[in-house]
Amino acid sequence: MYRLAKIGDESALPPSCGACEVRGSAICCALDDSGLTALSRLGHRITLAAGETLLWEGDEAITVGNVLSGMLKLSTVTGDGREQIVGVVYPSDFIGRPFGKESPHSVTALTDASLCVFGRTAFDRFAREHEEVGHALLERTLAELDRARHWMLLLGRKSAGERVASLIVEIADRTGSAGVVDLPLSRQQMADVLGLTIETVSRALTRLKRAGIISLPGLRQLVIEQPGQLREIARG
Amino acid sequence: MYRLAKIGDESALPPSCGACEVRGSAICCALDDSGLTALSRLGHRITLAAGETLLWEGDEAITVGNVLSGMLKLSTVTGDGREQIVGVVYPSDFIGRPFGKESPHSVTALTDASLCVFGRTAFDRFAREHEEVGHALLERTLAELDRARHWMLLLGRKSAGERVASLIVEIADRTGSAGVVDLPLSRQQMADVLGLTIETVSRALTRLKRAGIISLPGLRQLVIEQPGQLREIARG
DNA sequence: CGGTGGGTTGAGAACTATCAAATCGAGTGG
DNA sequence: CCACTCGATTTGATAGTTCTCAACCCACCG
Repeated sequence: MYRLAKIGDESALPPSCGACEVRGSAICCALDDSGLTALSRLGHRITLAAGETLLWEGDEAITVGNVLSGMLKLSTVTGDGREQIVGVVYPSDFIGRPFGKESPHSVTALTDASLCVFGRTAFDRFAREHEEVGHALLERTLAELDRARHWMLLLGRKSAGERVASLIVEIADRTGSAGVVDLPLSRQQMADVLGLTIETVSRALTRLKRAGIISLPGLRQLVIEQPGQLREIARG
Repeated sequence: MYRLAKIGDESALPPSCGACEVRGSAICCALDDSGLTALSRLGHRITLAAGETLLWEGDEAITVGNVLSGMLKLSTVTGDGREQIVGVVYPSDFIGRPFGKESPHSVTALTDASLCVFGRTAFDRFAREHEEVGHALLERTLAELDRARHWMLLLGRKSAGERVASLIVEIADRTGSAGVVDLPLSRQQMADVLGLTIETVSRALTRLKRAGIISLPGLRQLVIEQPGQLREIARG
């Protein structure tokens, strides 16, 4: 009985949402079943190959959505093409610029990724009508703003070594990995996040390795040998 | 008759809001009269002298509010005390961290300032009950996030000269001044916004002056002689 | 008139970027 | 299984920018 009821509840959801990878952690988890059904009618799933760009900086902000799997970068460029990554988004994060005309940055897949996307104007209307969504969006945006401002301290005031240590700590925290960290970024991407060059990132890593604070078993793998020391350096 | 009615409408507002400096541009302008009356009961005016700090980074986020007059800085520091200004707020801007336990940055008056402040928990409750306020807050937060990310490009990728030019352009745009710009920041504060030292800021300014792009009639006054050139440099 | 605080200028040190070369690793074909 | 190749990474040498420390200037004030 109990089990049947549960199954019954689940099947009441739109099929795409019932099996959603990020159900319960994305913005939609603020909605009840009827709201979810309404929202699901506005959206659809898309996939991106690593390197594909969903939105270009300055273009019309036509899509918003949730990341289901994979990782994406948010980036801007100077007039002569120098790039800065201004955010990295993980599954269950929200992307796009609701209530805005143009996209303030490019959104590009770092890995193969799948998303659940909505037309922006339709989503805007939905968010106005469903205050739970508006509020969930607000909480996320406030948290993102905190994170962005915290990163400004790194970009404005920390040395290369401190920046690299901070990034490792951030990735470890965000992915919940204790000792072994799988790096989701190439050296070039690390450089673009940290406002450095690839060579400087590489040198900072080897210095941390020589100091015995980390080890590098593979290009995309890293072991934090002395978490305390690493955090101390990251603090600046 | 018409005039009397109008006066009648106005006097229905809480007296403090009726005479508010930023009425019509602060977050409260999303509210109708009854909402405004309810909100006004939660808040009160305070004044800060230049240099006074309202909220400290890491402390409990007990206050939120609107800036009525003056300017404030939002700042964070590294473990060893290097400071980065992560935001400058003007009249009608919102300050504080709604829906958060601790303040992510310090809030300090740059000039003498007056604010309309609310207890955070009371304001949070109010914002949940009045979706207009929640939505206004969301729009502001999204705009702040755009601005913060845009500044990350400056901090991560622009040279000292480009940073100083960008700051001048930003201040000119934000204060709506065309030729003559009154600098709201000291050289040290400019340095703290730009992630530079005071000496580097000074040198960048004299280089712009020698190039005939700006002139400096006073320490806190600046004339943009060649707006096009300045913007070109600022683009990076 | 000396002191004070903010700002500018100068010289040298430190850090990071740039350019170039060497190395590593994964995938490929023999 | 091994040599080969291509792209990514590391390492080295050097140049350029920014920081640091110090001196100096200037307006303001008691």
